Amino acid sequence: MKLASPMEVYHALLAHYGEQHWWPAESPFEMMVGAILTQNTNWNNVEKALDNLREANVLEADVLATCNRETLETWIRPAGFFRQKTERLFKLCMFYHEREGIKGMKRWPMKTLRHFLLDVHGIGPETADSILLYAIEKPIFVVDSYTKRIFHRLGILPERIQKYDDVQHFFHQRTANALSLYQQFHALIVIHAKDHCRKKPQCDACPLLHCCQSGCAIQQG
DNA sequence: ACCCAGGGTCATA
DNA sequence: TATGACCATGGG
Repeated sequence: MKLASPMEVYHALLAHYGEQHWWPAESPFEMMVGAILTQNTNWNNVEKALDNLREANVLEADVLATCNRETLETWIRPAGFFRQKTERLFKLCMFYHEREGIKGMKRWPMKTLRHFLLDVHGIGPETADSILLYAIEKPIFVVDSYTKRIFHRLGILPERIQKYDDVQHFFHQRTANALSLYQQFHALIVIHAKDHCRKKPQCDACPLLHCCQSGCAIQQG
């Protein structure tokens, strides 16, 4: 049988990997820090940076904001792009304070808060939506490079649809507007990419069938 | 030695 | 609007 819709892919992934409890973070603020650090960066490297921050006891917005710039650069160096990301973390702290923390942010409608997030220098659409979905707990579909590659390759997402907001709209129109669904969907896509596509690119037991059956969507790009 | 990783910004045409 | 350069480290 051929996978022909986003929800069929979702159920195939869910059946194969089981329920996911994401994002890997101990607090909403740590989640936001991780969202910045993982930009175009392997999560393995992000964990090293997060470990340094945890050990230094600076994984709180008001504490992190007072850190010395050079010291912070040293802590997050393993995550790469450390100068940009240090600057972005300071901006994140400012935003967090000005919006009065998670509770303050939750008072706004999702669309409004999304604009606020996008106004922060260094927070783009994927980072903003990840934060909305996992830290603010708003139902929104996160688009990443895996999503586009896999769904284009499966023939579900038309090739003409490339822009972030267009891809997101495509999924919003074809899925239930549910927090848990979107949280798990994104997690499952990432886990499938890491655990399956990267390690077993030619595997004929790919849970997404056409994704990996004749060359992995991830590796072929 | 190469390629990639859970993006985003900026300059240029 | 749409490409390309740049950011930087660590694992496969």
